[in-house]
Amino acid sequence: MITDNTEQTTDTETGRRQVARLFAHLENHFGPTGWWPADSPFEMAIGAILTQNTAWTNVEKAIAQLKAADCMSPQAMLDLPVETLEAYIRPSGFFRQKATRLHRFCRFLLDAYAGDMAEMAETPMEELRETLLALNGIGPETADDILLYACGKPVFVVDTYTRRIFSRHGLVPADIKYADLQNFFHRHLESDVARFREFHGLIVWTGKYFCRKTPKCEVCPLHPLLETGHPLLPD
DNA sequence: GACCAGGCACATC
DNA sequence: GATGTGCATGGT
Repeated sequence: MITDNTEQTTDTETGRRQVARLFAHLENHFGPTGWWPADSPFEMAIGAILTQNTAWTNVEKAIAQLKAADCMSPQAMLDLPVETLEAYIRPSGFFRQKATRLHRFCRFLLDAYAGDMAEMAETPMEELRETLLALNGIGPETADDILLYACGKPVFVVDTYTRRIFSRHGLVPADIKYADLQNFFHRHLESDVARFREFHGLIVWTGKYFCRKTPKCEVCPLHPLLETGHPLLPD
């Protein structure tokens, strides 16, 4: 089992095969997910903030209201009184926190990049990640969502589903840290934006339909892998 | 009506 | 550094 990013274990090749096998099963089951659903990079960033600890179905309602009000742009969103923005995103929960976070991101985008997501995407990945993480309300997952989907940077997104699926399959410890789990994927997958996007989409779908807190293992497409066992599993 | 959902910041030890 | 808590709506 791989537990950290400091010790390069000797089973990396085995690990690569196992991770590839797991994703192959998901691709075979679901087909292309086309994740992330959005009409623009800006909308992806907004969705990344709105989906924090929230079911996507609730985020969809909030995004639909923002679009209906024609404020899916940094300036238009910033021009909204915070109470109005709160009302639009209310279905996504935590609406007071998230309204503040959305306004803060819009302010940053306008100040640093004239409101242009494409200009933001030209920033080197590590530098941009640090800048995003410095914004109050943007943590590792939200930052990586924005980097991978809105900016096209080759970074693997880790979320609750990722940790749950891979720990239940014995490939990582259940309490693995975000950075260590992300590094696990960076070591076991070829760095490729399109693949990283699709793999995350497959994880979201698996988590949504099967690998929930109360799992449905018996009907999960990954169940055959559990039955045959993973070579990475300790004896 | 209880439980759960793709985080994050902050307080406390 | 680890752990606990508040934030809030909507689906099952």
